[in-house]
Amino acid sequence: MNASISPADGPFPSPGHDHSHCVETAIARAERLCAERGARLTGLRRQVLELVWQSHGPIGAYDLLDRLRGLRSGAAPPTIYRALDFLIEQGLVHRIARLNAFVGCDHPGAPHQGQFLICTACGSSAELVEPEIAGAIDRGAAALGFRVDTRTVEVTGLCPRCQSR
Amino acid sequence: MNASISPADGPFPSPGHDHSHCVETAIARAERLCAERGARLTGLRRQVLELVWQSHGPIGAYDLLDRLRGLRSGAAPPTIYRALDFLIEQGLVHRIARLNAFVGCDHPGAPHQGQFLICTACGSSAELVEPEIAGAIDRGAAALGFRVDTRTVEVTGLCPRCQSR
DNA sequence: GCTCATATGTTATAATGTAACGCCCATGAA
DNA sequence: TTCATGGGCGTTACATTATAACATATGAGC
Ligand SMILES: [Zn+2]
Ligand SMILES: [Zn+2]
Ligand SMILES: [Zn+2]
Ligand SMILES: [Zn+2]
Repeated sequence: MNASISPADGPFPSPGHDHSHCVETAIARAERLCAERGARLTGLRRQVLELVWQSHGPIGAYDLLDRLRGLRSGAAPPTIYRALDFLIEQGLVHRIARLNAFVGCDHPGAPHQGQFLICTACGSSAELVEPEIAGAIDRGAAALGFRVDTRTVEVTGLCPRCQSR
Repeated sequence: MNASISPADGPFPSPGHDHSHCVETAIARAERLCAERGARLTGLRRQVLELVWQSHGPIGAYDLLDRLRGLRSGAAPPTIYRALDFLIEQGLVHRIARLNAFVGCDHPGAPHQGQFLICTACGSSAELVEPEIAGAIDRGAAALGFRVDTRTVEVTGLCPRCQSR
């Protein structure tokens, strides 16, 4: 068995990895971070975060809503969007603009903006943390006198597994 | 008067610049490029391209549609989206995912993907062409064995003019 | 218990994007 | 000339994504 493979076994984890362990770890980190900050990770918000993590890739708000309805019968779009707003504010979830979809942050706690590699074959994504990308962006912006606030970097292509098929 | 200021007077042009000249130049370049390629820049497609350029910043599909209806009474969403699909295929227009909006390409002809600086104060945008950004992305992707297809780079912040207010 | 702020439930609607079908017209083969 | 072909576009309907507005509940602190 491979249940001992940690969630840190790579940004594009092998398909047989113990994903439930990833979910548990993410929830535990989220609870610790929110406790430290005095942010209220309520039952609903934790459920939504779990659903985000249970998906093996970026997931849309309405897909999340369908799954949440298995847990909370009355859930409606604002239910999901408000929970996602909180999770994004706390840096626990990122939104991928190109996909209109949401994904759990691999590096919560460290302030950063998401940089994503998105496989167009299998739909998986990986979060990149490359200061060089941000640096190159900042230099290009500075050359035009632009003051940078947020950086969206979303790259499509083929993940290692899908290249070899 | 400042009608002699060319569209090349900077990615964030002064507000009083002769924008109609930008539009004309863009249309002329588009006609030349499409003729070279055997692509059909029809009346509708040219009208949509003009409307995109007439906007001083990224513009949404439904805003374009409203304006197009002043020229073509029967226009409907597919009218706009089909024209935009063509213009994007031809590299004459870029889509900005964060904004769900469209903007004319400053560098048509040279194959590239858009990198954008978006001012959150005035709504203007500027296209960046920085091979270093693409290079940094490609290196980060290569380190994970990811094969890059497209790169979306969208930066928000303040343009020079809006910083000094 | 009371009060206030925050979180959530609920209904309706806005904003963005596509599917599907048919007509027209330019082109070229029969 | 006639007819098939294909692209471009009109048209209707619908799908998807997101938010506004207001009511209710919850929970901490007084
Ligand atoms: Zn992250
Ligand atoms: Zn893949
Ligand atoms: Zn461009
Ligand atoms: Zn500005």
